[in-house]
Amino acid sequence: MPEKVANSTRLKVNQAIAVTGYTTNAMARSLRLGRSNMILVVAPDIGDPNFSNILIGLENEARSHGYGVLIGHTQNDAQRGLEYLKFLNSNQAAGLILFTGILPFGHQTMTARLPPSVGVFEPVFNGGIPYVGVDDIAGARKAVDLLIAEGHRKIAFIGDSRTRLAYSRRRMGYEAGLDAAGIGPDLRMVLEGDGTIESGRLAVEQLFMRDRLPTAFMCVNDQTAIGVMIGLKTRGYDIPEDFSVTGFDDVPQAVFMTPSLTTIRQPRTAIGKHAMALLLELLSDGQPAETEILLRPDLVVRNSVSAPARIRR
Amino acid sequence: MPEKVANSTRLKVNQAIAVTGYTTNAMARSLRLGRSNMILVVAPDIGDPNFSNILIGLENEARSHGYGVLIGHTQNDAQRGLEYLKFLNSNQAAGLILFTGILPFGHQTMTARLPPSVGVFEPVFNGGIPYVGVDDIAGARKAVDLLIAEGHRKIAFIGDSRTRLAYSRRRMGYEAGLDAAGIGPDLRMVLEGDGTIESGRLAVEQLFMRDRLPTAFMCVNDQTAIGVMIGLKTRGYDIPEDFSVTGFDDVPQAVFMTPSLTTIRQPRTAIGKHAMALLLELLSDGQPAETEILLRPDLVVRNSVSAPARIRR
DNA sequence: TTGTACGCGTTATCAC
DNA sequence: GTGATAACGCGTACAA
Repeated sequence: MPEKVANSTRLKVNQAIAVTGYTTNAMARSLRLGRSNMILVVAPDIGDPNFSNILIGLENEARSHGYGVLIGHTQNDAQRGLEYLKFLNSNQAAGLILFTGILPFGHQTMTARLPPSVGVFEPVFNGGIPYVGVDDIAGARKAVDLLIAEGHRKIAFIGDSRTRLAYSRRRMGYEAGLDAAGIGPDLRMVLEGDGTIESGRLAVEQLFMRDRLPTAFMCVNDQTAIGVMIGLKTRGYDIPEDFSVTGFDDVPQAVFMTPSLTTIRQPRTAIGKHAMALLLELLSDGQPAETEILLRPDLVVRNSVSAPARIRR
Repeated sequence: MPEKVANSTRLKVNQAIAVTGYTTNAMARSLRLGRSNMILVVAPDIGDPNFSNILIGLENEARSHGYGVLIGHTQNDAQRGLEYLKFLNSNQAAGLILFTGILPFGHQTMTARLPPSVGVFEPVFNGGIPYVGVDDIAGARKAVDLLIAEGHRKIAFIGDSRTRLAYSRRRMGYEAGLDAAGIGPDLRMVLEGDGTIESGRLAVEQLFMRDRLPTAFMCVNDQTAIGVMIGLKTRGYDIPEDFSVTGFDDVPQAVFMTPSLTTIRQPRTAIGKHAMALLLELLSDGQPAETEILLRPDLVVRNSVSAPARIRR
């Protein structure tokens, strides 16, 4: 409401509002302004335990600025992504939050005209989009350093991936830690994986078919670690007596595992909050103040790590 | 597009669309129609493990009908609820999905004019709003029946609540099962709880201060069961050797507990799908076809239940 | 300081 | 079948 209205008229207006129960029509407003007050959040999997807390952060920040959060669930299906692209094209969303480094719009991805956007977790493929994540290298480094401090020297890395930048960064932290401790790299100790529980189980099977076993499994995320623990238990081994295991993310169930999982915590709510704040800033200023915000991940020590023991063969 | 346009003009129109990349402006459309294509989903806690899969169901169904899902997180705070009420009043949402049986709009709840709404899990307080949930009585009955079949006769019920209808219904199932087995009710075996992990721990402490222990703990939900298991383990007991435990919900981490939790599965994605379908039906027809949809919950047998053993005192 | 008129992009209506 | 026109409610610019 402008400043230059006289107090008398302002009073009358307010009274009229009270009497009629007037509320401004957001549709008309958006139409006139050519911009809505909705932010579209597109994630491949809403059910991902890593997602929900991020959403809380996103939502709180948006709401406190009068924005609403529209959610989109693509399941890595380009067809679904396209439907959300329609949302954007029809001006239903003023901004876009993207998860896991991909533009989910299939073959139209390259030509799509996007509103101001911010990525979460990883920089978005083909760049130009600022993002908020965690310092993966530093986080992974904390995990290796712990294992090395406990006396491990044969540490496997489970879940390397060329397509997920966060994963390859975590591997970089792993290698840096090994290097700092004077442990030479051993490629046989690095196994690929897509971050699923199954990929963790599979990695254990593969390693047991080789002649050289690690004493510790450093996993690219908690899901992988859970798979590794299942695989190890199935073979009758005890954790951490026989093998140590670390994860990354600090997913809700990490604390309920037996043994509870030592892992690296992502400050999820804070990531969501920062990502939304950055997007809203973009929306008003037009220019990104920062192109990359990396939060500090913390080591959470639980019970899945101990000093290495003699391994039975 | 109307039927009565000639093929020749239709062709020209489609060509023009292809050339200019026209997309209909949803704002103008909503303004003209006086109705948006957004559904507001309000939940007290987005991070609730019970919530995310429901959301998937809601979202899929909505999207396939051209609707978007707007999410609201109230944290049981009436103030936040009011902000979402604004969304509704400004015509930003055509319909409303409510969780856990309460209207989250504080003191304005009674006077609020609501759009077509559907409840999830429990009927919404003060009624008139159709809802989709699970047959809690039948579900609880499956759990007691299993315990009774294993030979238990002293079965505690943890998590009774007068405010949450779903919980009191689960208690009804519990009592019906006891009754059917000719086991008289014992009020000392029924403990209150709000469905949190802490309430489960507390219940264990309370029971151990009494003179008569159960051989099994039937919990109102998985969180409570997790708390009970923690409490029991802390006291050095083995599950299910010393005590059996059942939950309700089949939350994702239930399978990762040690022992894995025997529980009652809620078909979450299906609940979400049905709730949204019902709402969309309401939106077009105006009249609710059904006022209550109860889905069938399934018993998931895992490792937290066995026959009762002699209890050490 | 206040009032008024226009246009945002649709859809619905009505005359052609 | 087709084309023109009004109206949805708001923000803005300009006249009073």
